[in-house]
Amino acid sequence: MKADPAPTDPAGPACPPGLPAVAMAGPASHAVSRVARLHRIAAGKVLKGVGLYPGQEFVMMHLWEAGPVRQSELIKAVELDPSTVTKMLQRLEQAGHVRRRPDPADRRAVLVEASDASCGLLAQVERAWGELERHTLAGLDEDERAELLRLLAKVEENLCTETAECPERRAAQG
Amino acid sequence: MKADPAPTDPAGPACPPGLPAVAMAGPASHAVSRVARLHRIAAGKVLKGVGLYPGQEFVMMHLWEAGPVRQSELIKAVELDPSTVTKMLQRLEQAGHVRRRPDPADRRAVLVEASDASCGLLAQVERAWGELERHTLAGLDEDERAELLRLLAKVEENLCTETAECPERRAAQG
DNA sequence: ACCCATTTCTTGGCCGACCAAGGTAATCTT
DNA sequence: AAGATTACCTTGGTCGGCCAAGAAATGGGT
Repeated sequence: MKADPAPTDPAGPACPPGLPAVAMAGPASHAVSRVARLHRIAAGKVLKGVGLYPGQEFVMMHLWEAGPVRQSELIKAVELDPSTVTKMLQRLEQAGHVRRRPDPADRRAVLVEASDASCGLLAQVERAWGELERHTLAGLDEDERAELLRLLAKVEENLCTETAECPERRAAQG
Repeated sequence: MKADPAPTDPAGPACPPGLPAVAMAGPASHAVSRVARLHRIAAGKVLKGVGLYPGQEFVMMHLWEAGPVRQSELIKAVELDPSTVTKMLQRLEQAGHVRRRPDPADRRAVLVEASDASCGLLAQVERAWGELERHTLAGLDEDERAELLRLLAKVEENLCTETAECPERRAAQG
């Protein structure tokens, strides 16, 4: 085994090293994965000063924007798995960023809202998020930015539909 | 606090619903996050039939390609945290996809190689990865694909350098 | 009224991924 | 040769994220 069916074959590879096999099998997928990881790390850094972990900003943003909402509504909004949101909210609550109370109108539902203390973070998060955006798009002119957004939207559409069929699809228009 | 109690507030919002605040604060970052998540889910689906979890394909690809390698070499190649690779390898080993043995030449190092049985997966993984790529890029013509790749590369470069300074930077050229 | 389906949330389990800290072995320094 | 530094890997902890399965309440159908 141990390859030799392999790229770095004795005779000398057709393609120069530096291009891993995975990059050849799917350059765009490879790029997406790499960018995603780096972007998440960068998000973690700018959010660190705010006391949030990457991913939580989406939840908090929605809560700041929408006020007290039913948890199911929040789940639809952020388009994450319910269990993910549950655990995230448990941590956010413990950190004092969020308050939860049972919905009087529907005893199985839970109302969620941003804590008073957390509201001071809104501006910080927006600043951090803006910095992340600037850092991400540095060196891209307006056309390139627009094009990137357009292409990413297309890719998102692809990944949502077709064979994979996105779990929460029609949540968009509300 | 609590913004204005209600989600659909009485006065009517300044901006139409459907554009979450987070999308306004950083549209590209938002798009990257969403695409990343969907892409990972899609990867998980195509890899499920192969018995791999998303992320593991990078490791396996490198092992198939390079044969037995020192773990540190593998870590540099996939550009992940050492602890991440360690735990991943433990699971891959337990699943029978990978073999590990101490390096006789350096008693603190570990040699890793793809198991004989795993080599049958190479073709499947490449097919799955190809399918993922096709799915991701569906509806994009050649120019758009090239442009997307170019822009993602620029973004990756951005996120690697500057304020964030990518942990494993010079690993590129070898 | 009753039973069944649906909605809503939680729990447990598992993975990828990070950081921080530790232990061992090789290497560099003095 | 002894000591300090570095390289290599592991462990433990924490998070986001998924799935599968479950408890609880609501709502519909007959």
